[in-house]
Amino acid sequence: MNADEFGQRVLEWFDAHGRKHLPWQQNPTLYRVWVSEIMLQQTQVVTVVPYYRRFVERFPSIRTLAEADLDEVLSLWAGLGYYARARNLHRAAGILRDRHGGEMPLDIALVQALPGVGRSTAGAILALSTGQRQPVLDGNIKRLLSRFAAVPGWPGQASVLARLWTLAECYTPTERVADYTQAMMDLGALVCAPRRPDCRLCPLAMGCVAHAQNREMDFPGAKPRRDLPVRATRMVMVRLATREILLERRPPVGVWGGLWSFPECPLEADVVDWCQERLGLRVAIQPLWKSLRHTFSHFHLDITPVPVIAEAECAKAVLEGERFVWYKSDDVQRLGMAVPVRLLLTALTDDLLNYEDRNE
DNA sequence: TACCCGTGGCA
DNA sequence: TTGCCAAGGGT
Repeated sequence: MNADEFGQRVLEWFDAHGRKHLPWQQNPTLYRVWVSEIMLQQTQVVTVVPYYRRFVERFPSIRTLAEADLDEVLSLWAGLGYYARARNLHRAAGILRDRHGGEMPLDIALVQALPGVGRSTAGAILALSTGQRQPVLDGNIKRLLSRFAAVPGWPGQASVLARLWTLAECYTPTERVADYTQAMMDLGALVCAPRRPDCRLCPLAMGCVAHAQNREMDFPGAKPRRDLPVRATRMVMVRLATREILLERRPPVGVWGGLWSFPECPLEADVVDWCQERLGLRVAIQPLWKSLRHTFSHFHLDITPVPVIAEAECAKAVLEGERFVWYKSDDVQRLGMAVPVRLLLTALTDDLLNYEDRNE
């Protein structure tokens, strides 16, 4: 099947079955498509939609995003995961304001130079928004092309990736590039699905090498797996008599970067001493609960909650600031707490306060 | 190159 | 319960 026929079949399928009512497909400006592409990195459409709506309503333009506080950007991102995306998006908006007149450039090299924008995202922004002929190679298209051409190997491998990019370039048409790009992602998501590809619905089945060999599930090649490492940490839940609980802003990099959580006490430290030296608080430790395991895609995190009661009345004056905050449970969303942390906080805080109630 | 970075759905 | 996967990019 040559490239012309490939594109023709994909576009015919799109006209009949493609997705045309996603929020970012309405008024698909460079800004709106950019935000959507960042949110959609490693994240499914159904998850993104509500976040996207809230985000573009609050930040309808590059300039409003650039002028916003990172805290507010993170708070709208809380629950989506991969928070570096939000930090990069905010930083890129500032770059566009300062160096590009507040506009997204049309030169793919400049787009790709923005933090958080790689080759595929840059291509998608320009192709979907302006119809510029740029190849895209997201997870859907990788899978579709891997099967169509029976490309062996795991796409994380550089040589395999290079071959897929060559195929993506080759098949990208010169007309209707936006529809074609959307169609390829839709085909990958809806027809050439990871687990149960439905080749009866596929406009490319007659040219698909994997299908001809009945080996659809052999492509793309599997990622080499290794055991997830286990990390351990200790989260100190400092409570005041007023039932307020101490949160600390996490470092800008690393897990839940820039979000708020319980202060983490090093495992080797003594909790009481650590609270005295680090927080300036005299505390009494309450009974220890069992640790809980939070599993990420790439490691296990064993968290030991350590509830303590702080005695110092001067605590608020000492700690109030950019780095620490005393909160009552309603403030969590405002602070930009990641969902698992919020659930963690809610559950643990409830337990903590119940414990207090039981002992009053 | 090999990690690092989240969360929800699914079998 | 567990592992796998999803519109990737940064370091």
